[in-house]
Amino acid sequence: MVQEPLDHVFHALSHPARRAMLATLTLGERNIGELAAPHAMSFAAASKHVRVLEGAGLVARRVEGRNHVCALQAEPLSKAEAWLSFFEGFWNRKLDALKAVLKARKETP
Amino acid sequence: MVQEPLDHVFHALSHPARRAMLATLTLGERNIGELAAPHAMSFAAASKHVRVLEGAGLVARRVEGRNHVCALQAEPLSKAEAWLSFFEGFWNRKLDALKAVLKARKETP
DNA sequence: CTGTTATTAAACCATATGGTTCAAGAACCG
DNA sequence: CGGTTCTTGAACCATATGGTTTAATAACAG
Repeated sequence: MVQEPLDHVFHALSHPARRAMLATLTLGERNIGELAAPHAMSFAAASKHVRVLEGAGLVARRVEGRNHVCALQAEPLSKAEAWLSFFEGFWNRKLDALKAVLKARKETP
Repeated sequence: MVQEPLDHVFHALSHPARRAMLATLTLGERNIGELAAPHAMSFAAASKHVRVLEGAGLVARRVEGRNHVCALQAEPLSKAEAWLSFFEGFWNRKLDALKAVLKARKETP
């Protein structure tokens, strides 16, 4: 029962093919076929992945004749990064604790 | 067919209850019951969510008598943030493009 | 018009996900 | 010991997910 925007974004990012597609789109616009090509799956499956990315607001589609041209929409990723950044202190804290232990060990040999 | 570490992490983050649990754990260690309490779901369901977080390496569990004490393990989040940071240029770029348009409009009225 | 290309739609399948309920297992309380 | 508390396990259910294959649709090429 995925509902909030962040739910969609994180879910979209949870599949390697979709992350790869986003990475490809940083190089410029691509149509569905071009996005599908590198992946060992049917065209139709890739098309569904693109739809998931669209649903998360990460891809914008523009129909140009028979081609569906996709463009990266990175803004929602900034929301995800903002959420993660709240935890930055907590992976640094662990390093700080380690440093403290090492420092204490050096000072009391 | 989730497999890579990032797959697990992003999938774990895609459910609001799990994100809330991580947020709670920034306040200190909590047992399963405490993590479950704020959520409108059965104890067993919450327990499963904790297991997902564990599977993603985001939570460490320590059994203390009948309590299972959970602690935040934030490191995998840093991997996720690192992946996202690659895209920072792309949401900034959009803002830059907007600024450029506004600038051009002002200069050629 | 005909054929090829790009894409979606539909039907189907196996498995995962998120939830429930009820039973079972330890550990503490008195 | 007996009862309560914290937690998992198991069975079950509905729906979602990720994949397939086979049409169907639409646009371009000749």
